[in-house]
Amino acid sequence: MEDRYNVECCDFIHAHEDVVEKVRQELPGEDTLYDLTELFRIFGDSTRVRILYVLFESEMCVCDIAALLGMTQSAISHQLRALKNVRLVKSRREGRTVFYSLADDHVKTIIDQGLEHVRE
Amino acid sequence: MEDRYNVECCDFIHAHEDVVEKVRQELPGEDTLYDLTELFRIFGDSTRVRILYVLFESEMCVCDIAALLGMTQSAISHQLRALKNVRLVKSRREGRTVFYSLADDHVKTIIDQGLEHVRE
DNA sequence: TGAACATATGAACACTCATTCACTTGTTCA
DNA sequence: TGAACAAGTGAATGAGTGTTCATATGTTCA
Repeated sequence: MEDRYNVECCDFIHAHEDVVEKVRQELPGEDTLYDLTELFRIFGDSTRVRILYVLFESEMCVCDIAALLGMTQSAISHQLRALKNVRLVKSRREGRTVFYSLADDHVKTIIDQGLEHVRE
Repeated sequence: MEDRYNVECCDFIHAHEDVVEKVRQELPGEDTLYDLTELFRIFGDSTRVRILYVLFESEMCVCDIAALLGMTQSAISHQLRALKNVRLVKSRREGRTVFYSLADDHVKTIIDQGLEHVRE
């Protein structure tokens, strides 16, 4: 058993070597892991999830989202940028107002899966 | 148009009133929203996701997970507690060692959905 | 052009969180 | 029982994050 995995706890790895090897193969690369956790981090804030719920119903301008959720326009705008960065929402300008909408259908699926787990 | 949603941004809500009403009905309650975002917050850390990937392969003791991921036993133990709090993993003691495993199949589904989105 | 409106943004602040360190708890076995 | 091992935990710390505030950008219309 190689000891390069052995940091400071037990004297040797108990798991079978083939399991260890399999895990190493299945683990996503650093970049994928970063993108993945960043995506979930976005879902980990109630303001952002509430914004997504609003957009489930209809595209909407920043101002209306802010009014609907009882938050400042600035706060919503910041969060919309975060949602846009991970391509969960897209925007469309019409005159002075910018309309935001869901980028694709993954959003609802992911949230539904989460809800299913939370509700047991 | 009522102004109880109107905080400080636009003078009135542009969205149709039926949409506004629908959104208010669909929005999860405060408790559900809290549980949901807490669940996703748990997925929003690369150490925790890597732990879950390890457990995809096989149940494993704290020490082996730490060795496999090149982290301290303490760090892993703290994160396993977080994963246990949201019932993503469960544990089983056998003598001195404690084996952790996935609590159910939602975990893999949620992560796969995330991966699908990340990979476009 | 200039006033008014809708949105975007940078800095600051308060708050949260992941890891480390030191230590405790729980178990085995000689 | 006591030494050795595996895991759990509280406090501290450094990094990251959501909101606010002030202000900038972009658009319309008179």
